[in-house]
Amino acid sequence: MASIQSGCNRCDKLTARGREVECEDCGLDPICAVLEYSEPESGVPEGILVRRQAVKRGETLFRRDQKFISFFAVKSGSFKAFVPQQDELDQIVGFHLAGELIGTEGMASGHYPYSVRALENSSVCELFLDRLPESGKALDEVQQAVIKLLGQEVAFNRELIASLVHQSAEQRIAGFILDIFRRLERRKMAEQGVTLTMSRGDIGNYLGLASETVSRVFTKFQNRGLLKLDHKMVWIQDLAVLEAISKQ
Amino acid sequence: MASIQSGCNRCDKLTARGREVECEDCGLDPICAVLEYSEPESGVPEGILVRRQAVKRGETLFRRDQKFISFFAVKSGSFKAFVPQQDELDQIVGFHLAGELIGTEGMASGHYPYSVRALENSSVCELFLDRLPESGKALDEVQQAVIKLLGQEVAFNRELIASLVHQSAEQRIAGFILDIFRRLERRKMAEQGVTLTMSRGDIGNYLGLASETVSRVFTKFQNRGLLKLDHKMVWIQDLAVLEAISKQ
DNA sequence: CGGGATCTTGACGACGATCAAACTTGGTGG
DNA sequence: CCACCAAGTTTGATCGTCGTCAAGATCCCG
Repeated sequence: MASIQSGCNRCDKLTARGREVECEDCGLDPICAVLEYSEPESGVPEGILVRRQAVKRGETLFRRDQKFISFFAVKSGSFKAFVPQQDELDQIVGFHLAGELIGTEGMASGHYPYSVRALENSSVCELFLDRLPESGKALDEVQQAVIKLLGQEVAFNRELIASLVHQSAEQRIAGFILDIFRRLERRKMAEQGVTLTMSRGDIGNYLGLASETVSRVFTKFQNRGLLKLDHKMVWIQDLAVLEAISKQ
Repeated sequence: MASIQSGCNRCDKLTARGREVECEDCGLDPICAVLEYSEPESGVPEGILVRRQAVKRGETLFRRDQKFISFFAVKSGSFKAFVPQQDELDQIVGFHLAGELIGTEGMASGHYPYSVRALENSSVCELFLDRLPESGKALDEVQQAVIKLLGQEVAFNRELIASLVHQSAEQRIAGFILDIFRRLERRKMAEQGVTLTMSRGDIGNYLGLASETVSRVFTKFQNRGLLKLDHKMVWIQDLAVLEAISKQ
């Protein structure tokens, strides 16, 4: 639909290795469509939507409690969202993959509720909400979209709570792998295998497990022929059994 | 502000024992204010806001996947929200106390994402969104309010995930008691002690613990002089230590 | 190519689930 | 009003899962 593969004059020196998600598969696309960004020279003022900014591995996109002025879509790469803890290790609260939005939750309170850091060399599109009225487009539609997104987020988190709290390590990890796989598949970013760009420690932190446990379960799954592992690459070999495990 | 203690011609035969939350302490109050419900004979059409409906203990307010047409505020009593599981026990995803809203998450998807059942004889106010345009009031303001609420919900759930997943039984239970206490206090519904209207099993289900563990930790806390228990009543005796425990 | 971070695998122990039994509570009907 | 029964609560004993500590292997980045 709204393809921008040409006509983008930014970020030519993008060093990201990862494939880019197609605009039509991107979570920001509905809003881009409203803004009529399919036309390279639409009447929309400059600076509302900044496309394809490079973010290097380890770089911070924004920090918790920073003022919310924009939200992002992942064009390529991946990110982790985390709540910095004072005395402890950071608590990871989510991962953002290609095509997914980042930071919309900040719209509600006016501040980002978590920090976000790139897991690999990545790129993002950024939408500045404060300048949206200038576009002459309806803020109402964006609001509707945000309500929908927040609703989905709430639903997802409730599922997550429901499952995390009651599930064993194997169930959590099976569910995690399937979740990542499906999210990438949905954006047409999954070949046969997918790359888990986050560390075992990150996965464990997110799922409430020790990194050793993550490692152990990974090898156990591989030994049972459920998946094939090569460092950060994963190939699912028995989807049905993995689903059965994750659903307890 | 918008007090309705008189002029309400409904539910005189309300059997709820519980004290009612004051309108000024109710989560629906901002919306009631917009609707100018403070005036007994405002121009607002009948049937948009239905006040103080009795809900008997064990009665279901709405079921998961039912079409969203309205949301509720708890006027008195308490409710549990749960996702019915096919083969297993239901998964409890939250509790709703006096003054709190129920069902706003359904606004996003158009369907309630969970079922809600009364834990005791209770009463609710119900706001029908489909008839709101008739009121001539701005749907926009309600939308803003909903975005804010959903944002808070997301933030709360993320905190919950962050904590639940890594915390021990004692930490979870200390946090749970403090959460309930503060929520009731905020609505001016906490005397010295509060009533935990849900069963030990419900608490355990919600926190991902066996009911026996909940029971054990309760007695342990009592023996340490952190709180006093009398069946479902709880008096907090050492807030500081409970906080210290919950914060790990 | 080197060194620090990450990953894997093993041994051990603690926390909490499960099973089991006694006791209490609250709701129902005689 | 009391007896009864089902549901909920408490407490004990046992066992499995997973966190912790530790050592070695491997990888990745500069």
